[in-house]
Amino acid sequence: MRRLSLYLRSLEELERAGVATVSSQELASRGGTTAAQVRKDLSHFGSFGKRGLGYGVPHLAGELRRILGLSRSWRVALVGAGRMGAALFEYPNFRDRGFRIVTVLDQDPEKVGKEWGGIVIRDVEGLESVLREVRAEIAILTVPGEVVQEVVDRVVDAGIRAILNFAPVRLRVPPGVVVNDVNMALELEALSFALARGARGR
Amino acid sequence: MRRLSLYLRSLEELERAGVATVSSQELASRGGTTAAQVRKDLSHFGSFGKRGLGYGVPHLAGELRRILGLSRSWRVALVGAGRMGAALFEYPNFRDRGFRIVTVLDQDPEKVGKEWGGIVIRDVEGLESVLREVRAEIAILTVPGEVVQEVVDRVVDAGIRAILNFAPVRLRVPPGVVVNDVNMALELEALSFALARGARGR
DNA sequence: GGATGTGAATGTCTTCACAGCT
DNA sequence: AGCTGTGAAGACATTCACATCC
Repeated sequence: MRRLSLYLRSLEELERAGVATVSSQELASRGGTTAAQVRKDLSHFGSFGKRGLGYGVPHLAGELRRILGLSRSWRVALVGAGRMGAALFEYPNFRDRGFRIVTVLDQDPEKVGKEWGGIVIRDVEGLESVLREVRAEIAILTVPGEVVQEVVDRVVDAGIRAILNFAPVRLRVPPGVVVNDVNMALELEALSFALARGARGR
Repeated sequence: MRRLSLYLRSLEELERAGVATVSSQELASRGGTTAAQVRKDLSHFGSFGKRGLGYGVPHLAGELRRILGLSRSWRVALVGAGRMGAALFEYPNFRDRGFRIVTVLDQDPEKVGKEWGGIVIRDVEGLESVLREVRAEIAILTVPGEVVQEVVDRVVDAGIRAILNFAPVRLRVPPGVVVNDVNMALELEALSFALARGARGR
């Protein structure tokens, strides 16, 4: 299902290029997979293509947006206004995909009150009320690992049910709350592993 | 094999706490998996435990570092000195794990020549010679998607065999070069998918 | 007794191959 | 003829269960 996102990206390119129809073969080569895989993936959610023809580009794009929940926009809270928070705040792909950062919070009194592109950084002290006030649905956490579990407990209390976590810590959340981890050190380690393996065996 | 990284993290905590020995059960609960899984994972690379006792914490940590290629340090080049590049440059977990950023490059003349923590930002113009000069082994790319393929071709020319890519673009590289993608928009979309799914079915 | 290491069983994901529309 | 949708086969990963050793 993360392949669906990749297919959608390809479809949007094709849409911009004005292409009307696309085959599973074409989507596969763009997405780095096989034609059979594309068809299986899509058929799991419905029957979107026409035999002998392929998939209608705008139609399939629409279906994928619906499936992925991207046909609407989401209200996102960013907790942690450090360097990583700043980078994510400016990340253009978020806004383009309907993820709107509606509030930024930090613990540092130096940062609280400052403005980022029209949004005032608020004190993490009042996290629960702020998150309710702005009706945030998703939280992005770029806070230090030592405090992230505490922040998680509080955003969950505030009604958040989806969390994108950048701290290299395993979070505990109640059932019904989804967590997604981005662990960049781990990604580098995967490269280190591949290089070390390549130098030794094979 | 990315579970190995998680085990190593747990082991380092235990090491700091002065724990001498650990069971697969304990490692499993910390890593969010099962005891059988831990044993299978480890046994794939060797026989590191003692029956009836468990695994020696320092010994297993050492073995994992060796397997993951973390018993040495790696020379990393950072291409793209934007906000994301700045965030990664300061990311403490990289240095702690032996990933040393030895050079930073950017295309913007405004940035070239500036210093980041003692490292002078260099012009991407001379990328090949700079990367050879500093003997970089891994490249982290935080450049715009429109130019990333060109940069990839050049870092590969310069002898780089491992790339961490932050652009939401599928890279083409010759065999023998490893690429790892970090796609943050995609991570948010996974949350959107889960929320949309939760609201509909189940 | 207690915990590992590992074949066997189970489950999940991917690929194959082809019937069935257009 | 061309390309989808899908059961069947195959590959891969996880879990079970137990013999083996400390």
